[in-house]
Amino acid sequence: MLDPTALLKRLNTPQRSAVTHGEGPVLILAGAGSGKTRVITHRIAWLIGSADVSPREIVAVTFTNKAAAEMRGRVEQRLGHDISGAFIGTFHSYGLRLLRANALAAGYPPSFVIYDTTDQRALVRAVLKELEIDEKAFPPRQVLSWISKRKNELLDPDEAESKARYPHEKIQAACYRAYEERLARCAAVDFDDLLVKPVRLFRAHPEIALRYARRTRWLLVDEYQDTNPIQYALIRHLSAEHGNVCCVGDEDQSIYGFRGADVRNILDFSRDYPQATVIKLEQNYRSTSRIIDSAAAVIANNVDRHEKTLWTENPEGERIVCHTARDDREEADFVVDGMLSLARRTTIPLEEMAILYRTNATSRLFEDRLASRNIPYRIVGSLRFYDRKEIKDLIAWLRLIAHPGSDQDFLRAACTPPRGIGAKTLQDLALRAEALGSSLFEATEDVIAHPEGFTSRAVKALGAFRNIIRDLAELSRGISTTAVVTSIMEAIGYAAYLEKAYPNDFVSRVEHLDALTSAAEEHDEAGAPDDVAGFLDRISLRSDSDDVQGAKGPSLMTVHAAKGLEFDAVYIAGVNEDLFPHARAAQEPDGMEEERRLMYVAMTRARKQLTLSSAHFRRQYGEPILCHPSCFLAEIPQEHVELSDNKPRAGLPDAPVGGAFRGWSPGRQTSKSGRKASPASRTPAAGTSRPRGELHIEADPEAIASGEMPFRKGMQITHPAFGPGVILGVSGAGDRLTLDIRFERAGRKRILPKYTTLL
DNA sequence: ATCAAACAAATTTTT
DNA sequence: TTTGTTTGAT
Repeated sequence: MLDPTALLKRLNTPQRSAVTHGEGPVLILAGAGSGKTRVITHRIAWLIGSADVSPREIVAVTFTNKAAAEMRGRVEQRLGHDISGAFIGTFHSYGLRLLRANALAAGYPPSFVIYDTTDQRALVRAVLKELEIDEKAFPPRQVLSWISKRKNELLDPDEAESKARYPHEKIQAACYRAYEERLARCAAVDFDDLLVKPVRLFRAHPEIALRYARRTRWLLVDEYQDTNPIQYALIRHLSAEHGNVCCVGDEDQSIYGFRGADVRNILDFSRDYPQATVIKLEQNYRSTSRIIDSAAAVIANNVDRHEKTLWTENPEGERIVCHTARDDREEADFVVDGMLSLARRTTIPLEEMAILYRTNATSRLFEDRLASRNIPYRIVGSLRFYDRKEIKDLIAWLRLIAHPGSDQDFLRAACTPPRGIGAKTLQDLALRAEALGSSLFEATEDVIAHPEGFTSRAVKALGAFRNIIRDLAELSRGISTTAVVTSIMEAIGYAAYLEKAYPNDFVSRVEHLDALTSAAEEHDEAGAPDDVAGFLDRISLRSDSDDVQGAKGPSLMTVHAAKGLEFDAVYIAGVNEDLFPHARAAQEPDGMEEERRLMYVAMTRARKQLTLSSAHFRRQYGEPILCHPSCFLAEIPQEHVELSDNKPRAGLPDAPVGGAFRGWSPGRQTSKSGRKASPASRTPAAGTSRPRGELHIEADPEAIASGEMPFRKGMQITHPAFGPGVILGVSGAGDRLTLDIRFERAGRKRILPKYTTLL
């Protein structure tokens, strides 16, 4: 037993009462930067170390795997021993674990696979095709989101259909039915199922629900403001027996409404748990008072919130810099220059700076600018490790071997690498599977036995494919996951295929495969020797926020990805109307409030320095769009703001004056109705209405060819910072000559040769 | 069956 | 601007 005072020192009064709260429900309203993570980790440590609670009785749910790992690490560090008996993880991983343990009761074989968004979309497309529904009229994305909504309302296809009132809903309900049938045939679950199925299971089997509720003596929920109704239902079930539920959150940081998160969960906590204690953490330890006051002023415009006052004893700090650049390129220049000069002027290192933006697409220009100045950076999101083609290929094979009935994986594996099974064969095979009501793999067996209607060539190819699967499945029994991965690559000749298919960036792709192999090695070392299924589970639930890659430099990420993080200096980019707040969000019921919460989250990430940047014009799909300043800018108290003007940038050649936009003056913000990204706010087609040449240098192949350095596609170059790479594309000319380069080590980047010397 | 070229579509936000 | 999908030619 640890000395309790040691655990509790350096906590303020409300923090301490949150940590040492005993039995009964408690809601901790933790304002931004008020030491929320500290409170949760201290509480877990206190439960185990001082209240004599067994780790096995603790379930702590977090939002990301990274947060979970961090939490576990901190608790263990504090206690000095491991707490492996405690569950600390995401809702989804909890659901998965529960489903694996009770697969049969839930109607699945224990080896079911998890389909990610890409798989789901492919499945919907197959469904649309089968039902002969036009993809244009029913975009897979929308159908999928409709299905997801119904699932989260706990409606099965029958119920969804009877509730459907309009023809288009009836059609989507039919898709839902077919989608579920296909999932079941593949013995697969989607992300939603990981939460929905456990709740259904609990409802159908009260004895199972009781077992879990008994075991969950202490339940802690982080980021409670982002829970959706299904997660809420899970919480109710798990806390039904002991009622020791501790929810931590801040309704002002609820930013996942699009995913069904319901602010009401946190606003109504006291109604749902009448005996609940509510503790408010209002002292901010993170930011300067100017930042806190400004963020508070912005969020005060929201109606749906608990009244609370965030305050800080920290110094006033510097004013918030607001800057409007001429266009998005200059905005990127301004931000990157600002970061460099800040790093020079102060002791703040680039590692403690971040650029935050509303949409991933915004990152590109900043990446360009950083790369062209040879500044390495960390980027979160955008390209997920596990979304890469080579990784998806290998995973498809892994899953197929573990579970041959998974049709999505069958389709992918059948033609990677190409082995004589083409679209026609697969189509015929799908028909056979349809007739048999079986999976594609079973249909393959059937075709081999009864080859009518198939060419002998196709049957031969299918036979060979079947044999590879069978042999690998046989071989993989009892060997390590790493060995399975390497066996697959060998058996299907994957490296040779990559080399042939991607001669340009073959090297970096192989490196990604190496990363997959090391992940497998890690998994082998951590757990069971032949646990391929566990490996698949782990990587399926890995989010892109979980691993920040790249070693040094400033971080770039969306505001969503920045939640829970903090930096000395934060640059919020693209603070324009229609972008932040996003045009789509403004039209939804509580859209503006959620956008404002996003802005609040973004602002409160900053410790010392906050900069908001915007532009008068930005390019969208390559076309210039006239932009207005974000309405949130006006909500920041004037006395905290320092307007930064367009000062000429020292040490750098000037960007073309006026850029592509000369002659267009930024107009006044017009009426609210004219604010969506409609053609009305679009400038006339570029190129037709402006004189050429002066405004922007057209790509001139001859000029490039006759220049000193004729960069061409496919050329090998070496960059001083990123090392060797291959040119994938050339665009622009003169000062704006831009090269799209795949570096062997640093991945794909865009480089402006103007700023660097390539060899 | 496979590849290149032409064409269309896309941007919220993520487990 | 970039991405993926369809198409026609080999």
